[in-house]
Amino acid sequence: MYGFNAVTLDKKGRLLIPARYRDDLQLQKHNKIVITKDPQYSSLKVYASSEWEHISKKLESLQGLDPIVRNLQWTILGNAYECHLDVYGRMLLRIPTDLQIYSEIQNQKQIALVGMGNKFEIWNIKNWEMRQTGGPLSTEILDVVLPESIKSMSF
Amino acid sequence: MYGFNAVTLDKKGRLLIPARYRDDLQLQKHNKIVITKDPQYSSLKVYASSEWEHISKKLESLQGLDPIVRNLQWTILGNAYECHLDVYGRMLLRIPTDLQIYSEIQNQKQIALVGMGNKFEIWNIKNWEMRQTGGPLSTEILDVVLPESIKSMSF
DNA sequence: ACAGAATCCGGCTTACAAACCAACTCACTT
DNA sequence: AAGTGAGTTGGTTTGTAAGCCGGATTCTGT
Repeated sequence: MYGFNAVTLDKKGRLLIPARYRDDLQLQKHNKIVITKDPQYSSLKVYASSEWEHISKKLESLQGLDPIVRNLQWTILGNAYECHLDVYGRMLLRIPTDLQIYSEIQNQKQIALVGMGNKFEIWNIKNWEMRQTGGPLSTEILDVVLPESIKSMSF
Repeated sequence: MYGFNAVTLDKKGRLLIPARYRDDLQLQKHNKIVITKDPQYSSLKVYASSEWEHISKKLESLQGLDPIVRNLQWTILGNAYECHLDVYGRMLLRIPTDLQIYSEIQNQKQIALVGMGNKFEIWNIKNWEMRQTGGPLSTEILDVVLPESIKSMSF
């Protein structure tokens, strides 16, 4: 499940997950997904439940004395919410208000869905476009030195 | 499959790939190809699905907290689209509008196809010619220090 | 506690775009 | 020169998504 998709919220605030994403998420079994904050950018990350199991277990197992690790745990685990899809693959945007504010999508009609393989991301569409036009390799300044324990992790 | 080919983009945004490219991509298994942005230049890259599997898995597994890695993931994974061959085995690619804009091929009749062995690239024909003659491109490589994890990768 | 109101949620419909298919042309081969 | 395969184009079909509607459920105020 890759690629960008602009998605509209209906009047009820529901978000339809495009069919090609749905199929790849293996949502047949339980229509359950987990949505949480991106620890670095103003966006949200959405995982199929199986993928979430994997990530959360790994995060939990990290030793919690390192302040960077604690911050990651707080951000990712502490802001994770389960969502369910209806039979048409619609997700009611009952994303908690603080997550909506965090990702700057409150009251936005158009939202960007970006498939990244094992997950997808939700962006304010303007922010996503700015990322795209800002130059493919433009860097953000990462002012912390990552501890070894999370060097091998991908979220 | 190497070398340059001039090809036309039809009114529906479709691009017919000459048979010799198709034959060399080893598409026997799944008639599936992936088209995505080139992270460094205003051009597009087309991979056979087997090659794509390899690249995407590797990219997904990289340290997702490094901003350069994330930019690469966004550009390559977040803009990847699947295409299929038609029933007669012809490669008629529908290029998404945003990719047409990125590669500056929108409303261009003549497009450059450049075979690069296990993949091929799609260029605005003027940009390709300028590349050949050393002229300026609208997008230049950004001077960043690549993390070790992607130094050994080829896209 | 009950009635009215507001919100929630599933189903249905319609419009549209993408995938499919068929027909025609061109070029190359034998 | 005729036949075959490749390239081109446009029409048709089908699947998807977005809006709409109405029943259900929860909430609120009296």
